[in-house]
Amino acid sequence: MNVQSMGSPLFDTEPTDTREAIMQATYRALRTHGYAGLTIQRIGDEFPKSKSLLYHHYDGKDDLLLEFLSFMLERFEETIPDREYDDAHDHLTAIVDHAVPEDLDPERAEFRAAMVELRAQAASDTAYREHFTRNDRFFRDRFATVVARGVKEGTFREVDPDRVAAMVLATVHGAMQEEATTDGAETADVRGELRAYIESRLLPPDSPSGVVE
Amino acid sequence: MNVQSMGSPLFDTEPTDTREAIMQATYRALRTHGYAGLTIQRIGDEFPKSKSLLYHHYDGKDDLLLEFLSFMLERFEETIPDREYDDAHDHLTAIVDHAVPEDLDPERAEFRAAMVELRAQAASDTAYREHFTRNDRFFRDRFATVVARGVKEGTFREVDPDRVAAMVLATVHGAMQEEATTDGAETADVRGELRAYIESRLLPPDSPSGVVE
DNA sequence: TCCCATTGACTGAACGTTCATTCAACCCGT
DNA sequence: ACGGGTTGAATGAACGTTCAGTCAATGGGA
Repeated sequence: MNVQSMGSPLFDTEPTDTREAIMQATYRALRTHGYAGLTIQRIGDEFPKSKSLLYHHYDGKDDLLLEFLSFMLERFEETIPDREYDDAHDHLTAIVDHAVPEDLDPERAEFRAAMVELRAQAASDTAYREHFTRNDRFFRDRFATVVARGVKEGTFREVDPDRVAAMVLATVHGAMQEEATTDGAETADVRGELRAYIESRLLPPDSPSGVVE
Repeated sequence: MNVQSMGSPLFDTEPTDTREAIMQATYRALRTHGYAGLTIQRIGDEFPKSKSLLYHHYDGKDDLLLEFLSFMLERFEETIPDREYDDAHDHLTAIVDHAVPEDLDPERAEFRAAMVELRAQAASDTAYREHFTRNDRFFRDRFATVVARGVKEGTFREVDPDRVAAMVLATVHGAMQEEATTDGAETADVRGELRAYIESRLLPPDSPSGVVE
């Protein structure tokens, strides 16, 4: 055990300033009480200073929550695998394995549940909707780039990269939502079948997974 | 124009009793104000009788909302295509086209948005979670049955029906969530690629879509 | 047939609590 | 002694809920 005893590497690092401390407190309050129970009071309870201080740093609840959404989306986008991969198939598989993980540690599960709760607000809140529209485009573009590379280099067949990206993103979102909102989510099945989709739909007809000619 | 001037066939039919009228009012309040803004006051405003009456018919807000969830899930499950189909491929395609529709009328879009908002509550509410766990199982079983038939009759390859069902359900959920929470959802791409998945993964290697030998 | 006791649907006013927000005052490093 | 970070107390509005009471319909006993 170190300075911090067992906590999220994303959110239990000592905050550099008060605003970051408030973001972390908001996250804790969200995970503890859910979005419906997310009040200024509860956020105030989750960090050492007074709740009045929140109004010194933010215009109000809406302002605070909107910045919190940006804070969350930044961290969400950062986690995507993006190092150099030998070929597009490896890269795409890494993305799928990361987005539909084999065994999801509780901490990441909580983070993803928080994302699902936040996203649902976008159904009735225009500002939230704009954020998630941008976020989806970000991931779709990233996925499409990988697929396009695969097509160009001959790793993949001549598919439409945007269509494939939209499909993968939707499946990933669905898996995430199911995992966050049910007890019996068949995540392993989705991951397995998503891999099978890539092989049967993207890989050239003759190559049975990773064959070099 | 008829008795009812332009409204949801699901929710603007004249309610048979007060409890059903309350369910409809709750739906209207949810769509107007979002789940976060769903209060007893607002529900009361959406139907002609007094808000006190809500407490005569339900134990309280939680009780009312839980019954509303059942009410919504029943209607959600009813809509799945289930008439007799000539073969499993037709049936599965009908399901996909229904679940990821070509042009979604605003009324169904609202209903699906409501479902997305309700589902998100399951991330922090155990009772909601149980309902959605059951609901997912319902759809997964239905899908798996269709796939299993296709495998048995030779329409499909020897895939694992449960895995395929989990994949299709996740993709459908993702498409629904994206459509409800963003402005730029690429629903057409998802539908197209989901069809392509079925063809390249489920159909026998030689048959290029719907060939009878 | 009349009357009244009983019921269930329904109402308006009120309750105590919690909500987001404000503000005068205080602390403390410069 | 100045100014930004910080505080506790206070505010009115909105929340879910309660409750005494009205009203129309029902059903026996006289």
